[in-house]
Amino acid sequence: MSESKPVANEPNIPELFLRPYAPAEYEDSIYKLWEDSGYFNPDACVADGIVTPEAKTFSMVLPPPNVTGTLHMGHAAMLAIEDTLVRFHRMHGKRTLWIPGTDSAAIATQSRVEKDLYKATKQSRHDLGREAFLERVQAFAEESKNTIINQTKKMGSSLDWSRYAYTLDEQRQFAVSTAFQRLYELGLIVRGNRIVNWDPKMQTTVSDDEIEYVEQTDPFYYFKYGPFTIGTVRPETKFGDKYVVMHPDDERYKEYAHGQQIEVEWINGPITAIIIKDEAADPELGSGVMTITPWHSAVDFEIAKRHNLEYEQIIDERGILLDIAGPLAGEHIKKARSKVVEILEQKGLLEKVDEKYVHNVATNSRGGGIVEPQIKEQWFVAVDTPFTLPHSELQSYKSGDVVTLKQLMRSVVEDGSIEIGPERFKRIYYNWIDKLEDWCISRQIWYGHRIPVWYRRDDDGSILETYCAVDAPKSDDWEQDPDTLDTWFSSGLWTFSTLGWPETSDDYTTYHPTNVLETGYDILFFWVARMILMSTALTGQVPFRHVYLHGMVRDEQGRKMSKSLGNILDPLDMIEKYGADATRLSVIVGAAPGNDISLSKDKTRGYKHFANKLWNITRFILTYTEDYDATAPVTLSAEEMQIKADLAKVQSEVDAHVLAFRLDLAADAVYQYVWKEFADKILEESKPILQGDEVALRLARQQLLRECWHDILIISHPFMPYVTETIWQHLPEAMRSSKLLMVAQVEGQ
RNA sequence: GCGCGGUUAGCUCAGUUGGUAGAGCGGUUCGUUUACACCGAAAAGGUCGGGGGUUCAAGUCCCUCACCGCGCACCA
Repeated sequence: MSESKPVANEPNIPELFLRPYAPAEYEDSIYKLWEDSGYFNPDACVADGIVTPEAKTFSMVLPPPNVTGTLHMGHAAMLAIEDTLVRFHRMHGKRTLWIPGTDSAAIATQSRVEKDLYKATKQSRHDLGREAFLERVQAFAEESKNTIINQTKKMGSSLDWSRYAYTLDEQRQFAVSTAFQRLYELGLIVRGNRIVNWDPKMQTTVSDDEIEYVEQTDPFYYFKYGPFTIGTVRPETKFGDKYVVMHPDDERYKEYAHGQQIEVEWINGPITAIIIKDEAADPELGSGVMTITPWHSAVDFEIAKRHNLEYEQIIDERGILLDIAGPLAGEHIKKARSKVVEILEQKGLLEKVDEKYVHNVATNSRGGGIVEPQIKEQWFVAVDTPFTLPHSELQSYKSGDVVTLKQLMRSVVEDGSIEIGPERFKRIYYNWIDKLEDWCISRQIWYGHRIPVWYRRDDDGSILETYCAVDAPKSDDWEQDPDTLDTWFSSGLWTFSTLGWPETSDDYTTYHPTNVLETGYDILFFWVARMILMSTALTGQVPFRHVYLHGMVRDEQGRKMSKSLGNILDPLDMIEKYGADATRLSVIVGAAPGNDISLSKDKTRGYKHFANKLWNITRFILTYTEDYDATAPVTLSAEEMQIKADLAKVQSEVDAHVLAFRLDLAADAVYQYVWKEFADKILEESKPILQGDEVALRLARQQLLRECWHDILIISHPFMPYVTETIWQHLPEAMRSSKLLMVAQVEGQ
């Protein structure tokens, strides 16, 4: 940096204000100043008398990002909103706690390491063995965690790092095992043979919520099946089909009776088919007749259960046809399809083909393959099973009441114990609960929370005894369940597992329930609902009082940001170029609650200019008030009193917006006032007075501007913490009401 | 199929209980180098998706249609 030239008549003000605001020069050291002060931790604020020990609390958990992830614009929006809320409440006299953490993201992290492993050594995790592989994943997670943590800090996030939690650290493991054991003892975690979503690629089950339907075009085949015609896109599953189903009221098939047997020619020769009358068959659809494959279809499974039918596995866990396929056994289903069609065609059983049939296929949204339903023995959380609520501080149910998890989840929102905003998400939440089925929580991956259940087996392998506890049983003839838990199981405990539960710690007593849960609407079901489930059942408290859902960050044309579109904005680039404050504002202003937000570089650049505006206003005020004499008696004019009153009004508007979670309106109100009112009008109109000869008038105006500026910095700080704090640190002592702007308290609260 | 959003200035979006439309960015003209060219001033730009209704009064409430987007379910 070249030395700045002394400017003629330039008053003696800090040199940095003579240059434009350069965020990159100050942000890291300002963050360090905050962090070193210890005031991200409310205990330190109490110890130093910034807030009283009896002050109200404001607590929030950070939705923990994946430990191996990197910061994207969605995170940036989340951090901007949450940090603004936290700083606001910290400056309003609350004992304010925002808890950081990271998530193990079991499936994602494991598959990443598996890929790396295969690339480097051509080995699979099975070649390496469970323990060695887990060590590798652990090391990878440990190594990459600092990336996301440092990037989180870049945004200015005032998180209490002394309370940092990781979903797989010892304390959280203990909480997870305890939670599992308690739910097991309440009869809410059960093991059962049910139809589940099986991902043949990742070799694990996934929950219903993790399924993503993808549109696909395939041929649709019509086959002769005895006297009937059946349609299917999946001929390769049809080997075992011996039940033919039609609606009981379908006039066309009156002559066939339920249970009647008929001989039909099929893929591997003649079989005896059985007529089933069931209302699941839609007479409007195709011929109104279908055959069923209960092992690989949830709907068919239900029909089979209703009529007590036999069912058989056709496809194995890797997508290979089993012996039932006869000559095609051992084929992968992908290749088998055309062969089955060929066989049936040669037999003259192929009636016609619609080449372009558009339908949805279920895929694993966690980057997996096409999901194949399978019947498997798995662990489930039973959402419709009544149980006795052991402990309750809830409004609608008392300790000892008999309830179901579904009822609990619904009641706390219905009775207003939890507010969900924007309002429309309440309906979406209820809708989800109504359709909710038992939650499959066991996964066949290795990285994650091991299920705390042990079995003692007979010589033939059948289970003699099952043991569920936090610690392993003493004797060594027990064998632990090999599966791990769904990531969202541990995430569901997050509001209280981060506060020391199952111990009744001070933190838990003080900060639970948390005040606000802020997150994207895309994880309302995955996470928000699961936290409500876990918290009400296990602690008898709601996890939070208010849910605030924000939208997705999109590009300037409203498209999703994706690599293939090349429209990704990297928050770290934005921070470097425009500053963290500008990045924060650009994801807050214009983002109405629950609505997606469009982002462009131009917008961010605009808010960089705003940061610079604050900078230059400071220069102006320091320049023109350098000779201000604080001891001289001052009388403000009526006009000046009005300016102060107007500012107070702006402040209360901003406060009201923040409390109503309209940060977009709050931030914009600050912007409008500072630029259009304070800079363009008040400062401009002050120039003649400040440059004039009337000493009394000048003194009054100087005092007015200094007082206003003090208040404006306080109001602006939650939105633009870096530039305001940097300015604050270079103001004369007399203009500051505390050493750190971050903990300056709003007056009159 | 069920449900939910959206459609307001060239672009991105606000508009809280109904009272004659706002911001940012962009564009136009002019000015300013003594806080800031990361500046200021001025003006331009909208029959608030179409149609109907309620009302003294509708962007706002009701009905209806169209288009865009999303969620859930179904998918023989």
